This record gives sequence, C-alpha cells and structure tokens, in this order.
Amino acid sequence: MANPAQPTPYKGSGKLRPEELIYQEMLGAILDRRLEPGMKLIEEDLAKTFSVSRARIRATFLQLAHDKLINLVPNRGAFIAEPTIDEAIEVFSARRMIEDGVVRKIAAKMTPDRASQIREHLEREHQAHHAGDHRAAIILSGEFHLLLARLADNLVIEEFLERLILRSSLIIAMYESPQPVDCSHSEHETLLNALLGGDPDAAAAEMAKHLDAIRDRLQLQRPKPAKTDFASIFGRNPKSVAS
Amino acid sequence: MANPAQPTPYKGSGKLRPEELIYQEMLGAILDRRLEPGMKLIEEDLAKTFSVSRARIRATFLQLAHDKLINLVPNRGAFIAEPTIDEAIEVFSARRMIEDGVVRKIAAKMTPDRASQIREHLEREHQAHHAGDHRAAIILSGEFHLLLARLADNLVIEEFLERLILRSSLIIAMYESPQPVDCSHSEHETLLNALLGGDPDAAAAEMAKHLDAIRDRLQLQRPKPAKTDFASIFGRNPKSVAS
DNA sequence: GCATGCAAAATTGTTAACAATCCATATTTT
DNA sequence: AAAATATGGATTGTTAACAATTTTGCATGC
Repeated sequence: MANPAQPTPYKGSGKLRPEELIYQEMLGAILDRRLEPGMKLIEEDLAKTFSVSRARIRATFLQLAHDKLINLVPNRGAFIAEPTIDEAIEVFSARRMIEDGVVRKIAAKMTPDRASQIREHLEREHQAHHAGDHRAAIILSGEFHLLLARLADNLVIEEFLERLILRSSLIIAMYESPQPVDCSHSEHETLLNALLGGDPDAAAAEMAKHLDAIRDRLQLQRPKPAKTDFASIFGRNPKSVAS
Repeated sequence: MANPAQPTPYKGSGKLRPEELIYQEMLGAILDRRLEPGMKLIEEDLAKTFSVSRARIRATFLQLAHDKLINLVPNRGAFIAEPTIDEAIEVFSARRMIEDGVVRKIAAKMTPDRASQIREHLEREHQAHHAGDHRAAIILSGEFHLLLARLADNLVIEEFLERLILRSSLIIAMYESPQPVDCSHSEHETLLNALLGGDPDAAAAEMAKHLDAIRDRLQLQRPKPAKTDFASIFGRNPKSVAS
C-alpha cells in the first residue's frame, strides 16, 4: 500500500487536533482585536495559557506568520501584524484580480444548485444582520467570498483566497471607520443577481465595485490607529513635539 | 553556487540565514529530483547533513509543507509531495486565472523600461538554451513568469505566484515527457510581443495559450512514474498480475 | 535634566534526553 | 503455508534545561 501522502487527515474521529485549535483560537483573538496590532506575543505565556509546550506555540507562530497575521522578528519575538496602508491597498487589489476570475468562472456555469447554495448563505447573512450580531455578520461576510471561491472549483485558488480573506479581516479590524461597516450584505445580493444574469463581464464588474467599496469604506488615510499614541490623540506630531 | 531564485530578500547585510539556506538547499534537491516524489525525509539524517538541530529541520518542514512541496503526516513524518494529476491541472488552472490578471495589468501600462527588463531576461533565457544548460533554462523559464508578476506591482500576487511556480516546477519535474520541454522560451517571446501590442485581451489570450501548452506537454495521463514500479516498467497492471 | 553605560531580568534560540508511535521482522497460531 | 500476533528498532513528538540575546531598570556622569 502506499501512498503516504494524505494532506492533513484528521485522526479518524471528529477529534480536533490541539495545534489546529490553538491556531483557531489565536486567529479569533486577532480578528476580534482582543489582540491588538503591534502587540507582542510571548511564547511562554501563550504556552501556559493553552497548556502546551513552547515548541507548539512556535510552530503555530510559523503558520500565522506565513499568513501574514503576525510578524516574526529574529531574537525579538512575534508581534501581531500591523498591515500598512500600502499593504491594505495591495491586498484588495490582489483580491480584485483573483475574484475577478472566480466570478467569471461561476457566471459562466451557473447551476440551480450553486445558486441556491449562495442564496442560502445570503439568508444567513441577512439573519445575522437583523439580529444585530455584528461579529457573526463580519465572519459570514468573509465566508460569502469563500463560498464563491469554492464554487469556482479550484482548491488552489480557494486556499489562497481563504488566507487573503483572513488578512483582509485583520485590515478591516484595524482600519474600519467608527460606524459599522458590514452593510455590504446588500451588495452581496446585487452580486448574486449579476451572477444569475450569466454575463461574466457584468458579474466581474460588480465584484470589482464591491471590493473597491469595502476598501473605500476603510479609513486608509489615517497614519496609525495605534494603541496609546498620545501624540495623535492630543493632535500633535510625535516627531516634532518641541519644535 | 547558486541559488537560482531569491525569493525572500535577506536582511540588511549579505549574511545568509541558516534556515533560509536549508530551505533553498532542499528546494533545489526537490526540483532537481535528487529527492524523488514520495521519498521519506528523516529528520535526524537531515539534521546531521546540515549540522543543525532537529528543531530547525522541523521548522523547515513546516515551510515546505505550506508550499505543498512536501506532505507532513502526523506520527509518520515528511514525504516529498506527489502531486496528483488533478492537482497538476488545478495548479495550471489557477495560474491561468492569476497570470491573466498580471498580464492585463502589464499590457495596460507598458513602459520602455519594463519592456527592456523583459527583453533582458529573454536574452538570458536564450543564452541558457543555446548553451544547452537545461537546468538553468528551466529555472529562468519560471523566473520569466515571476518577473511579469513583479512588474504587475503587487507584492501579494507576486509572492503567491512564486509559490505556485515552485509547485509547477515540481509537477513538471514529475510529469515531464522524456524529451526536453523547455522549448517554451520562444513562446515567451511571443508573449512579449503581445504585451508590447498594448492589447490586454490579446496578451491574456497569449498567456492562457502558453500555460495550456506547458500543461499539455506534460504526460498527465500516466498513472504514476514512481521509483521502482516494475509492473509498469514491464507493461503489466500491478493490481491484477495473475488474472 | 538628559544621555550613557552597566547589570539584572525577561525572553528567545538551541540542545539533549525522554516518551509515544509506527514499522518491519520474527514467532506463534490456525 | 497463511494469517494473526508479539517484539525490537527506528522515528517522530514532547519536555525541560541550558545558552544567547534583547530589554529594562538603575546608577553614574555630564
């Protein structure tokens, strides 16, 4: 027998591997901003928190760093990523490129089954929005895009976009304007209609519009919404305080 | 000497980090097929080979696994990836999607400087080809696509495509037909001409054609060109030997 | 008062030993 | 003889201690 090559099979039962759990846990904390951008992550503290060895925390760090959710600095440690404005713009630009292809592929071969899958998801988004569950709404909003990627039937693209969406979530958490931003669920409905129209160009244009809209709702001009930046809080330029 | 592709910029000085070195070393061995698909990688052997600790080998494994160049199986170890035919098809399909966007972006804003960068690269490909340096030709061929990604001016896309190109290289190494395949350098010239034409649609079409051509040159119908598969060597079906 | 340098504490990086798991061979059982 | 089952060796997974580095607090000098 042979092939020793199963990607990542869970051990048989529905048992969740601890490493996966820790990744998810930290992911949630980052996207919730319980861990703020720039914050230092101390290995031993986390190890004790999750009752695992430092080695495992280290491995988790590598994963998170690969997804650009934390920065790993040699001899200094791990820090929650602080995506710059340029990075944010590039991420949304990359998504535009990729989701353009996704949407075209779906529009070209829309089936009733796929359509109802999307509709079902929209329904959930709708419910969360009306229930006022902001957090769920944001998560579902990301999953909408992931669903489209899945329907495009290409695992490579799906996995990449998944990471890009996580990264987007961090960006949104970091740069979102004071008022709620997840009004985008109506845009998702517009998108579905475009997809049902069967015109790839139209659907792609709609997706581009949607992603640009998300980006534009962010406050990407602000220098840095950092933790305790007294200088900006009190309206001074930190570099030239006493000039 | 050697490292063909410099994927991640090194820190300030020319100091090469050992971890990066090991990754590059193993990468080279995989793409050269000195390490064959399916082969087991034993931590301690590698640790001794590179004179580092097992922990570092482990960290390198995580990186390689993330790039889908090896498979990590819990409690069993690490194995050189054996991309399936379906995977191969999906990788090239994903590249079509992404490089479509790349090429369009470049075609839309071609400058003399960018054009000469591409021409310069083509010249190098040309030289390697005429010098009969097969290995260099394959590497340069991949770097051509990477150059285009770089010119598209989006780091996110660039990094992703870099990984996808590495994965493609493994696929090509695994499925390439007996006769040389790097005749594609002339296709790259065709591609440059399309880019210079300034017509995004035409350029994108050319790229799609090129990627399909690469894929079609592979022997993606063969079940598995495994190491010592006597059954297939002697023209028998391994499953039903005695029927 | 502010900068500089030193020393201690905290933190990361590394190593080695130990435990758990898997694999192949040998042995027993049917 | 074939299947099932023990057994030993090899390999991965984990832990804890140690070394190296960075950070922090404090004292000193200007």
